[in-house]
This record gives sequence, structure tokens and C-alpha cells, in this order.
Amino acid sequence: MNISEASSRTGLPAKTIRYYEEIGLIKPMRGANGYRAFRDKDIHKLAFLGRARALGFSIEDCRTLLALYEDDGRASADVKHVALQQLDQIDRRLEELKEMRATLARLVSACAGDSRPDCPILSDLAQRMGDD
Amino acid sequence: MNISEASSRTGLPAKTIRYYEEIGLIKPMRGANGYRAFRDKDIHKLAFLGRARALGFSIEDCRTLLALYEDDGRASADVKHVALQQLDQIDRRLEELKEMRATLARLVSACAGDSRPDCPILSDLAQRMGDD
DNA sequence: CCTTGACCTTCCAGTCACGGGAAGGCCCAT
DNA sequence: ATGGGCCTTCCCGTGACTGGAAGGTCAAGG
Repeated sequence: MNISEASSRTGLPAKTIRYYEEIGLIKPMRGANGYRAFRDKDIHKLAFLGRARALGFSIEDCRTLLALYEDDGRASADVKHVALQQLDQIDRRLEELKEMRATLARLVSACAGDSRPDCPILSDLAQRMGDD
Repeated sequence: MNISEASSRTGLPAKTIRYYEEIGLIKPMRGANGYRAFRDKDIHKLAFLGRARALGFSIEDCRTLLALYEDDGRASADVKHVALQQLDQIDRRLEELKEMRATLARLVSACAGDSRPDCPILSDLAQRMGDD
């Protein structure tokens, strides 16, 4: 299987697949012509990576998860640990975004949005008069 | 005022201040020795930038906002437009993170997290059996 | 006067996870 | 043999910085 088929089967761009090989996440075979030859195992791994990335795991976390996946003697606690850290990071990011959103929404609703120059958004950015 | 004082007054790292000069957001004077000499105007702008960045605005948005701030003939509608776009982007990011969080939380709670190898997190990543 | 240490400067490289595009080889059908 | 569509590697660019090296400057103490 060539890279374009691997791409369409996994939904990952060919560029991404080459990158994943470059950083050692997958090791596809090579044909006599130098083309990558993807086996089912590689497709499987790529799909795994795509789903882990969609959950926001970093590439290094993905590497860890893939290693755990391939280790029959793993402890599920190790997997859970990685996932809990990721959950925590998502929660922190959510908190941050919610605060931004609250402040921004308040400013936006205070701004007339007409042709006059007076603007509470700019006033706030200039002096941060309001709370948050 | 030297860069370290500008840094402590604005809360921005000196590196960041130099970067902002490099990309043309601020234009501090220079002393005879080549040191940057920050005036109140520069400090003010840097604080503005720091707050805009804290609301998640991109550097290019910050450039636009700063230009509007310095334009007495601006229309507040223009400011509001930029802010609304930012609000929209935050909302999209929030949605994405909430979905990730929901999936991840479900997987985490399904995982025993003990010494056994069976792990619903890995099973899901491997095959995406669940919904979503 | 000399040294020390804390400033300051510029420049280069690295981050993260790719994406764009060039230059060139390969494959298959006409 | 030619065309078009694959494939390859290689290098640069992204955003918004951060780290660090190499070297100039300044003020205080001996």
C-alpha cells in the first residue's frame, strides 16, 4: 500500500505520515523502488495516532501510549496516568479560555459598535479599569 | 528607562519586548550607548499589548487594535468586529476542548487504573468503538 | 586603575507539529 | 516516447516567543 492509500484510509495527510515516520512513530517497509509500503499494522498505528492526537495528546504522549499499547505486560494504571494528566491540561486550558471569554464578552457587549470612536474595549485594554 | 525596568513595569519578559520591537509593535528610542530608552508611551503600549495577548488576540490582531487605539477617528464598530471574531474563535476552541474533555473523561472513568493490562482507553484509541 | 558583576546588545538556534513547494525519480497508459 | 500522476528527499516557513552565546557598558569597591 502506497502513502496516498494510507492517507485516505487513515485520514492523515501524507505529509503527516512522513513526519510520523521521521520521528520514529511508525516504521513502514520500503519497496524496491524506494516507495513506502504500508502494512495493516502501520495503518492501525496511524489510526491510533490520529485518534490520540484528536484527543489533544502531544506527540510524546502518543509515543508513550503507542508503546503501552504494544506492551502486553502494561499496567492500565500507566495509561490512566497519562490520560489523567491530559485531562488536567484540558481543564486548565478550559478555565483559561472561559475567563478570556467572560472578559471579552463583557467588553463586546459594552461596545456600541457604531461609527463613533469611543470604545470600552480599547479603554479596558489601555487601562484595565474593569475587573475580570 | 532601560529594558529591565520596562519589563518589571509591564510584566512582559525582556525577550518579548525586544521581539515586539523587532516586529514593529513598539519603537523605543535609543541612548548613546545603544541601550533602548523606553518612554511612558512605550510602557503604555506594552501594557496594552500584554492585556490584548492575555485575551488571546493574535499578534496581528494586537497590531490592528493598537492602530485603532491610536487612531482618534476610529469607528468603535471596527474594534468590536475584531473582538467578535476573537470571541468566536474562543467559542470554537471551547467547543473542541469540551468534546475532547467529554471523551477523555469517559475513557478515564472506564479504566480500572490498576496493574492489569486491560485498558478501555487503549481499546478506544485502537478501534474507536465508542460513540463520538 | 582594575576588576567584578549586573546590566545591555545582537545573532542564532530551538520549540511544536506539521504544511508548502522545489527538484527529481518512478509507473502506467496511450 | 510522452504525458500525467504518483513517489522521494530536502529545505523553508509558521506563531510567538525562549534559551543561550559572544561581546559591549556601567557603577561600585578595592
